[in-house]
Amino acid sequence: MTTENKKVTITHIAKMANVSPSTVSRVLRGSAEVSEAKRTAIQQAIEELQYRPNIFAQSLASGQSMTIGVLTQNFGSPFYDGILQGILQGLEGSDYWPMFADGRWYEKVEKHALHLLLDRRVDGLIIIGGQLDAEMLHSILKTTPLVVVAREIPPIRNRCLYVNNYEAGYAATRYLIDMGHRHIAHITAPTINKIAIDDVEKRFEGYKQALIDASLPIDPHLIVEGNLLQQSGVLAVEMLLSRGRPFSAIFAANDQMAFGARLALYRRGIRVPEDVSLVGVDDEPSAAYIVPPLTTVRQPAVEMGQVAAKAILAFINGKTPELTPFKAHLVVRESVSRYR
Amino acid sequence: MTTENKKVTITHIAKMANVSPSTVSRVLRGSAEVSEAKRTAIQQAIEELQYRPNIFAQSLASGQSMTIGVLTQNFGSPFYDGILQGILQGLEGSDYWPMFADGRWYEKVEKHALHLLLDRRVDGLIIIGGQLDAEMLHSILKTTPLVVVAREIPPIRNRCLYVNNYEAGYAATRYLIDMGHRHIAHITAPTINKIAIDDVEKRFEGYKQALIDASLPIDPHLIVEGNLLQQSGVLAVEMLLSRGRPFSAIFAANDQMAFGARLALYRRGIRVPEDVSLVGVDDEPSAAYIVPPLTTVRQPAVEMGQVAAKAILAFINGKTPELTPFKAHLVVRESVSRYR
DNA sequence: CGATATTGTGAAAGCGTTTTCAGAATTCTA
DNA sequence: TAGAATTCTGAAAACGCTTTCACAATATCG
Repeated sequence: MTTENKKVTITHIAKMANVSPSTVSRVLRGSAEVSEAKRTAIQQAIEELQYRPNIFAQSLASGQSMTIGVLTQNFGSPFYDGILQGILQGLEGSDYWPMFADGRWYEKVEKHALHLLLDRRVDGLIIIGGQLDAEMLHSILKTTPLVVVAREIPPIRNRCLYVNNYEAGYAATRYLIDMGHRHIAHITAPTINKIAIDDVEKRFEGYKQALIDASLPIDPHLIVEGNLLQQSGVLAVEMLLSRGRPFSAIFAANDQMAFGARLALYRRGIRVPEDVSLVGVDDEPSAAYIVPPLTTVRQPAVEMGQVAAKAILAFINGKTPELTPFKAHLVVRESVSRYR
Repeated sequence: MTTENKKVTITHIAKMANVSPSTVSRVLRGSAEVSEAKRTAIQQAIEELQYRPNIFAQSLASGQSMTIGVLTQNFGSPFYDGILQGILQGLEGSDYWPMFADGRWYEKVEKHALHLLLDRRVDGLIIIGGQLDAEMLHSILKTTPLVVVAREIPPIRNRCLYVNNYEAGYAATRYLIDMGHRHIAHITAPTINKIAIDDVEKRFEGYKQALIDASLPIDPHLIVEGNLLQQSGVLAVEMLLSRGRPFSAIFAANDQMAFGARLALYRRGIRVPEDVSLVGVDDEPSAAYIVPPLTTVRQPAVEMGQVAAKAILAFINGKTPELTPFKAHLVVRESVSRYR
């Protein structure tokens, strides 16, 4: 498999097949009928010369990059990673290629990354989470098809793919209540500091509403803020414990914080689920493998990625797919026990 | 921030600044001196018209894509992910952009992905793991700078970035021996089925040598094969238990299998570390947060990624950086206890 | 102060495709 | 079977930049 195709151009193969470059281009892209004879001659020449079209020339001439920009916030978080995987799968078989950029949850970085992607003339854009405001997204939409994943932005809701986070929070809390728990702590994440977690806030609201519906008080002493990372789950539990308010269950706004919480409890000799029950959100891959396996609310990350990919392809082709919210559902494992 | 720059070309801004396109190009790339007056006029025009160069035209004309191809095997495995993160960081600030492809540990997929990357005319290539044979890599090297991460390929060792996996296996096993363990099980991964894990095999060898050096027998009944995923760790422990050979410690060839093992032990009511000690390899992010926190051999994934990025940039610039193997070192946490 | 370097600049020729346009060849229609 | 409709095909003009070349305009030297 030589790689010295460096210089083989469409003209070479045109000459070799005794046709014009236009014709070669036609069989390459299947953009018009070409007689059987010439077609095979061309294909043979391509084979023989190991011809590979120059993508830049193609893009320049056609105005298409055959590329989908994917703007994520956290390469490396299991949840975002699932989405990425789904996108990869969804794009497979299409002629489009994903191009990733990482906004790292910093608005400035995110904007910069977005521009790089746009400079790269992506044919479509998938934005995962982030903080770009609706207005900006709307203006992008004028020139570039767009799908937003894991975030709900009212003005362009028909371009958004998300789970109902309110229901997620509600379901988790409700389950704990049904299991007899009355003092349920919650680890949330700040919503002020621009870390733009509407998702997390929705879960928080679900938590509160579930309590209200069960005529249970919302006790501020049982609510702590983390930052979505494991370590903050550890800290959150320390904090909870230091406040001295008794609780028999913890609902963490994501699995990573739940993992941290679980470790902190272990350190204090508090057993899960015998002493304290624990519920997370996301159903990360490792949730099923911690000890005890974590009961959590599943966000169908991979599926969302797949759907996002299919959707952006559809938009690019001028279609208008219906984007329906995903259902989050409780995955019952072993980190919750009935309160006695 | 309008995005209707669609049509602003270098010619427009040349006209606006009363210069020729050549001159604009010169200030754009800083490829030659331009008088102060024209320079500022040009910059102003760029600003005003919100000009963004067309990357395809640039690449076509210059022959450079300003892109680094990154071929990974497993988007989503924490270890590979760390490397990716490192690459992202290492590339930051350079004008190069990474382009990812996933070989999924299938030789066919990997080859295909490689070709797509090469078609994309990447200026450099970082290959993480994989099974491409030395010959093929060697031929790529003729046209494209290359760095291989997390894999040691003798004929092009000066292009490889890896940790000494033999030492990793040795260190883990030795530690267990030093802690008084005499019956140490090992969960490895198949090396036959083309899943090309020389790394894992090296760890296995380290394990064996450590036993030999301590005059301990190598007991085939204490060796099981997994596939590097959590679930296989579960199965491995089941298998081990069913064989009835007593053991007081397990060395798993990677953290994910260690996690699975830990779960299986929990299911059987076997305590870690009181009854059985456990050691993994990788030091994945979650290793510090499982219960009990896992003692493991750290592979500096992020650092390797960073170095790989720096190295490929150096190669592109015609330099020849020295690539020295990384050290793996034991991270002692709480999953091992002294054997009584 | 004329000859020689140096610096800044524009014209124009690529880079390797796609695509429009028009004409040639073929097939169809009445 | 003449004319009309279809199919194929090639020439040539984009696409938006970079870069070579040559030539002014300056600066430098003996």
